[in-house]
Amino acid sequence: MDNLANKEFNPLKLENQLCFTIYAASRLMTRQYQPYLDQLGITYPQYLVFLVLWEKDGIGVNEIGCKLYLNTNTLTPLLKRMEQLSFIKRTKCCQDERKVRIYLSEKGKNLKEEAKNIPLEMAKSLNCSVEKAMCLKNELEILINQMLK
Amino acid sequence: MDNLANKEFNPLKLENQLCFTIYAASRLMTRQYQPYLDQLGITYPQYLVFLVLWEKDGIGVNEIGCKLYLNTNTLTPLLKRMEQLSFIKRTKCCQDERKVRIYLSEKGKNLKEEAKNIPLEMAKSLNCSVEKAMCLKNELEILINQMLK
DNA sequence: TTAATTTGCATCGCAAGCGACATAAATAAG
DNA sequence: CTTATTTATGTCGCTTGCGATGCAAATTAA
Repeated sequence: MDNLANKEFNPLKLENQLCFTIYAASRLMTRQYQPYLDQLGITYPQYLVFLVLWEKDGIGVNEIGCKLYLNTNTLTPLLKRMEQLSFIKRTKCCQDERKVRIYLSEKGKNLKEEAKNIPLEMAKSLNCSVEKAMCLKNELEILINQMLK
Repeated sequence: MDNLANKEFNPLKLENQLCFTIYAASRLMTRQYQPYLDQLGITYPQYLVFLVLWEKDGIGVNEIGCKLYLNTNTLTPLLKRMEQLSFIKRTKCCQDERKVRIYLSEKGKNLKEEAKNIPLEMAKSLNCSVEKAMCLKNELEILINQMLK
């Protein structure tokens, strides 16, 4: 980039921060989803929990946390709210009384059908092809894997 | 990608979500900064405010908000905490009594020196060259600009 | 000049996130 | 068998983020 070649690179400039760009993109992305999620009556983190449960129902709190990189101190209250809204059911596991299994209710299962068009509508509104999105996703995953080390 | 060509693409799979990857990257990035910011006694959003103020001191709440895409209902409490920690001073503007100008204190100015190595140390710990980071940043900015429309 | 509108900041309430810590069940060590 | 440790989840307190709303100063319209 001309930027790097010609002028001195100032590492403390906001415009040179990858971290801020990711932070801003994340918040704006949540905002972008909101009108769609409002229709379903759920929040963005709740949507992520649904994505996990729609793939695999009846898993534990910790397993959800592993997939979303969230700890139980975040998930427990979140799941309780989802239970309040009768999207899920939290049940103690018989074999291991410590574990709490999370099961989708009918209402929670039915939401999948209503949500199924959201990703492609989002891609459209972002003017981003699936290929381009997956490419960007892969680059970010390299970063994520570095941070998980 | 083989992925796209060979199997059916399931848009509701967590692993196919760009949005989740950005969300995860953002939280992990904040976590990655934390040991460095802890040493300075500041949080990540406060660090972003510092980046803005180190570039231009004495600006209004709204101007900070424009740069960080944050509204006053987030910034006002955040700035009050920063004032409590005596990093900044909030002063009513003479010409326009509605405006509150934010000025760095000596303590706030001195922090810049202590922070100056953070970006490059982060890049190192992320195993990410400046060029690669700026490239990824540019791609994310295209997305951001779409979302700001 | 007076009234209506806009602008800049703030307050309130709520949902995340997360560090620090608590608790009970399961497991391992003695 | 009893004690120590680990595991799975939960509570508490704090900072963000943000929608809805409030409010006073500034600006515009009438």
